[in-house]
Amino acid sequence: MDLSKTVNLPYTEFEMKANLPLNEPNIIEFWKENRIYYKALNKNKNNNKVFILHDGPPYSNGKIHLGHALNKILKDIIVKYKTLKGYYSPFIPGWDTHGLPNEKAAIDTFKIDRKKVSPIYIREKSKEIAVNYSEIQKEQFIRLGVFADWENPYLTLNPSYESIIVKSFGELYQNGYIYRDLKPVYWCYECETSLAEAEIEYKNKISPSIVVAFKLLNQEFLNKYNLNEAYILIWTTTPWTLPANVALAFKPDSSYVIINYNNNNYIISKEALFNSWQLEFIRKGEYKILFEFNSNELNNLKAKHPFIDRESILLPADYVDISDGSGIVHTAPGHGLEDYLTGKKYNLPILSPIDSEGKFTDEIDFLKSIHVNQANNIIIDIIEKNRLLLNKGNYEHSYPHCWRCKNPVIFRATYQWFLDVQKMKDKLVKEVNQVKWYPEWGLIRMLNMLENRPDWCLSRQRVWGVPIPVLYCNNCKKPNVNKVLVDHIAEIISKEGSDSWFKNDSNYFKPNGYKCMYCSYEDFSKEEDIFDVWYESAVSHLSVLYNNLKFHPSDLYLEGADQYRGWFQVSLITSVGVLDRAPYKAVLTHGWVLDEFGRAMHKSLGNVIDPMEIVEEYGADILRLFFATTEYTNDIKISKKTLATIVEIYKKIRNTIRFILGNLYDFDINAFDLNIDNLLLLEKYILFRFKELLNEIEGFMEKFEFHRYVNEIYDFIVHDLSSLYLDIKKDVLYTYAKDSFERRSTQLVLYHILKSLLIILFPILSFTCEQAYKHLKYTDSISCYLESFPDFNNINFNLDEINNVKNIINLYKSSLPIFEVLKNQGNFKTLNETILKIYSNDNSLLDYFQNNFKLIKEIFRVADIELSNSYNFANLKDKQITFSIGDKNYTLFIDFIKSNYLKCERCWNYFKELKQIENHKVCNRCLDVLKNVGIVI
RNA sequence: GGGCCUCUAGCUCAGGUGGUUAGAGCGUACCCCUGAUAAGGGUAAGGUCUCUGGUUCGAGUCCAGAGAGGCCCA
Repeated sequence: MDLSKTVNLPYTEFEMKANLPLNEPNIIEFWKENRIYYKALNKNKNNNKVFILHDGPPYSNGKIHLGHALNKILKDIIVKYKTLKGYYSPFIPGWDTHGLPNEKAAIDTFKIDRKKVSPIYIREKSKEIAVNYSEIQKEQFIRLGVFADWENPYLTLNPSYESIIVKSFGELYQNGYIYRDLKPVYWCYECETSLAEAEIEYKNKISPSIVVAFKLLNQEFLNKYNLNEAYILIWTTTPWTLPANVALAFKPDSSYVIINYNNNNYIISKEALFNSWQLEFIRKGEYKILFEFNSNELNNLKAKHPFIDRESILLPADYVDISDGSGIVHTAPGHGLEDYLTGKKYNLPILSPIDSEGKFTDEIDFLKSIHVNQANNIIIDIIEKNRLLLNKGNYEHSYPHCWRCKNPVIFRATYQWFLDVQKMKDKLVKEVNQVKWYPEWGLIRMLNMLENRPDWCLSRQRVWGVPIPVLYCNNCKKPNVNKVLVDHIAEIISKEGSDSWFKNDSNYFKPNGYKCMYCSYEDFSKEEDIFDVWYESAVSHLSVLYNNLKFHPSDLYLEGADQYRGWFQVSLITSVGVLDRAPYKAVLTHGWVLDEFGRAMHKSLGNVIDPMEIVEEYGADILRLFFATTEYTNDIKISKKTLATIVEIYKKIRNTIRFILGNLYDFDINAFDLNIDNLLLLEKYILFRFKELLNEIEGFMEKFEFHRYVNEIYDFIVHDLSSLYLDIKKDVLYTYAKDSFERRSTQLVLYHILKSLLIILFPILSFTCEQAYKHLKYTDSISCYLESFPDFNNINFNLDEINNVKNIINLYKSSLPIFEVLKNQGNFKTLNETILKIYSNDNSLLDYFQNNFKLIKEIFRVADIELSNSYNFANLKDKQITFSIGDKNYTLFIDFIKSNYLKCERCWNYFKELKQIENHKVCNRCLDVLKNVGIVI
């Protein structure tokens, strides 16, 4: 007789080796074929619980990187959790498709000469690229296990979406937030377009650096200080902006000086004497201070422009830094934002004699058609010839560059459409304060950013985008914007797409019988500018939430922390502008994925890791588990080493699942009902622990603390299950009669815990849980995702019983080091061949142990236990432990001695006596089992 | 230059309102098991909490400064 054949060893087809890269695609196929995402939605549709996470659209001009993967996986975890909790939680993915990067890509890829082909052709090719990449990204997200309405994503190029873009402009206009104005904007003369702040990169650049003298014209001021003449000094690194100079700005109410050097009098701030700017004679102190005066005396004085017959006015400005340069700032309202604001305040002319290619217009005749870069030297020469140049040199500084073509940009005043952010600032602040920010510092960051937010230039001079819906009267030239007109245009675009604007004549877009709102003329020209792409993604809440889902505001926005300035902010602005409220109730941000040294990933550094490489090597579940174990609100460092750790954690989880599955191979759920009162102590204990676990992890998930969620579950798996409960219960599972009460109740508990584990881990390890779920019997659903999040709250426990088990487990844990020492001395090898000896001089404590004899024996898995109140301290000095019952502490001694018991050949436990069966010796219990199954008569 | 953030064992994370020898897991070393087996169990060694200064009887935990890194902006 082979006794090992009479033992109930685990069996399952759920393999130990995961082989995720190979198996995951099959599971994806299963989800797709069975429409699991949609089934779960349907299931919760009438639950009256809704949770909407609104997806921010990634830009569709490349494959996904780890940042995209992190973002979508985090979103997926939340949506899956909410769905399992019974929420109706549709997740509509989106893509940002218009804009310069794709237009550039089209021009490069298809070698397009912008001046020779029609806008329609460029748009067609841009669309090809955008759609292609959105499809690629979609497949990649699906491969990561992300559940979403992949059949109906929102693309900003969809006509229905475009019409919302157009329509919202009309609504903002009607609400008084839109204006048109000449304004300096970042301008790229290579791309011939204005750029949003988001399209600017700062890089170091070497610029010419000159100090220029403006001759003071006010005789009264000169007389006061007994001077014949004096010059105001300014320092600039952009000589080409001097033709547009109309003012000189000084810091109000500050100390300024008149100094004399080489028989000339110069006016600068007092501070300027002590900083190391360009002038050598100042650095060397070769000047004489003639007078010191309050800068307010400069107010409204006039100076002569260094090479144009024009006066420049002296004005106060708070932003002037008295310790920077001369402390007096050359002001050209057409070429700088602060200059512009000063210009507006004092009604100065806004000069902008530069065309779209960066060349001077005929406003300045000697510079006509000359590019700003060439103009610098010409201007410097003229100033030098006029003997007004005090210094010329080079200066390296951080300077704005175009994010696409990497060329330096300029400030240039042009007519643009603006969204008046200043006007709604109070409302924005109010709304921001009502949003729940995760992490909390998001609130402060958002408020700080809003404070400095300038008005939003909405217009772009490009073709790949949505047209700004304005018609210009061909008679009075005034722009026509109103609700009737805009809604009409939106209607056309919703049917024909924005291509229509580029294909059709201007008058195609006016409603029947429409006349100019100013002069009643009936012939119009189209606006040629398109919307900033940020505007397009900024109205996603109007299209996806308000229009389609009929649910606004959303419960959550979740993006990288860079979006405080980006999508969070622009969405807030359009939402307040149109609907007077924020588009989100809560905002959650994540950090960036960095390399193992904590550096950002850059192509130039060669440290970029492709998420799909990780998926192909380890599997998507590994990447998901990795992200779920990080504190993602900070930046995340990723490396092979870290992934190896994750693989180990994964294996442990998988093996535990597999072991439980294996022990359920003959489980019969109908054996009896789960009635807590019927169960044995350890079964109650493990269920109690699981209930505790559920309560804890739900708290973590509500706060989006996935790493604590996973760690807590993993802790349970390692400590409570694998090393304790499962290890102890092997004896029952393997050697007890199949239908014994002990074995069946253990199986029942294992069944419920496993099923629950698969559900609570599903949001993280979707593939593995789904696969394991298929091996679980007695389930009602075809997918783990169609289950409900487990709830043990209606199970009540006798806390005295539970605490009792806890006490004994603590006794066991603190006894193990003593056992380990004895084992290493060679006295014995395993616990079950030893006798546990407990010494205490407290008889009530010994009674306590006597009453828990069975439990102690089960947990310790020893052959026997001996309790004693007499002992020799000398023999036990290293065997003292502290034992607690409640808050009462006892000191006692623990010893293990090798028993002379005999090993049962079937269950491998040790007994005082065994029975002989055929050629084997077995214990009484095993004998009963063998008789029961008829092996022994 | 400004706003915001991060810095605890080799790695990933815990460490309410400041208070005994700073906790886990993974990894490492060693041991046991061979009926979870390219598994399972156990024990141990690893941090003075980035640095400096301060407040305090007492600080990883509060304050100030520095360093390294990240995002956003000028």
